[in-house]
Amino acid sequence: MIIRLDLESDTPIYTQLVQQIVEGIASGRLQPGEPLPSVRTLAGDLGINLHTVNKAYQLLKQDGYIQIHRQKGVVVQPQGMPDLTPQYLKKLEGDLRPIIAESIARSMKKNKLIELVEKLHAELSVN
Amino acid sequence: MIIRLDLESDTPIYTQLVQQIVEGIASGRLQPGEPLPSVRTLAGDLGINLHTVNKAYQLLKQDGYIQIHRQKGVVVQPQGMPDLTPQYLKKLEGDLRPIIAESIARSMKKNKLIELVEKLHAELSVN
DNA sequence: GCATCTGTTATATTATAACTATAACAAGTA
DNA sequence: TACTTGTTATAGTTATAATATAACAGATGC
Repeated sequence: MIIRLDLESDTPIYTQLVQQIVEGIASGRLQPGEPLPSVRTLAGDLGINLHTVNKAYQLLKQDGYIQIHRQKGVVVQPQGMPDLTPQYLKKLEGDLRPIIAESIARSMKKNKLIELVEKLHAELSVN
Repeated sequence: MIIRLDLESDTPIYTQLVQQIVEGIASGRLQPGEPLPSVRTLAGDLGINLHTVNKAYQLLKQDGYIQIHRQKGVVVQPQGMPDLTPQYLKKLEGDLRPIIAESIARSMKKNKLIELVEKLHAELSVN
């Protein structure tokens, strides 16, 4: 899987890693049970520190996206992606609220916003 | 206008300020031309430093949401909120992408996501 | 057994961001 | 003149992000 980092971005590297791996899972490019590179390998390939990769993996593990076997390595959660927990839904609302508010303040029509969401959804989904 | 800060949040205070003022504008609770408290007054009311408020105001000014008159004070942009510039649309896409990707990875149905967006849109809009 | 690879832990350092604390300045108003 | 405005400057503290090394424990391959 190809990962591209923007080292100039104000989004932390480990966050970019988490986001792109989640994107990979959403799109199906990362299949359940599929192994991910070791922290050292990925860090080496990306030219970053192993701890930065480890932090991303820990967050992904914490949210149930991956499994980490002590000496086997890292694999995408084989069965059952994380659920729509109440905490997640609350977080989702909190993330969306300021974004939607800004679109309204800029006079963006609701249809236009919905269209954008649907376009991104199609881009990111399987198929 | 009532502003409530979460000092425990990992969202910076100045960002919370920006978001809530934009929400106020979106909802119509803050009307064009309406004056905002001085940096010292707002900082005092919220129990934070004047520079934190100033940073929020500078960001809002930079995006065209408010006007700052050197000695008159701060007012909500009297006419013409900021437009749907290409830069903003690009930023909007970048903000939405990881959020939508996560919802897909968690098997959230597209309809469910759209419904949530519409619900928030209704909550945040005027009327 | 031994080297090698895994994630993990520990420690230290650097750089930057966020926030606060004071102080002072320039310009307009009461 | 006194006061308020945003603005600028300087400094200090705290937390986060990222890096650099090193070492450890457990599993695998030869």
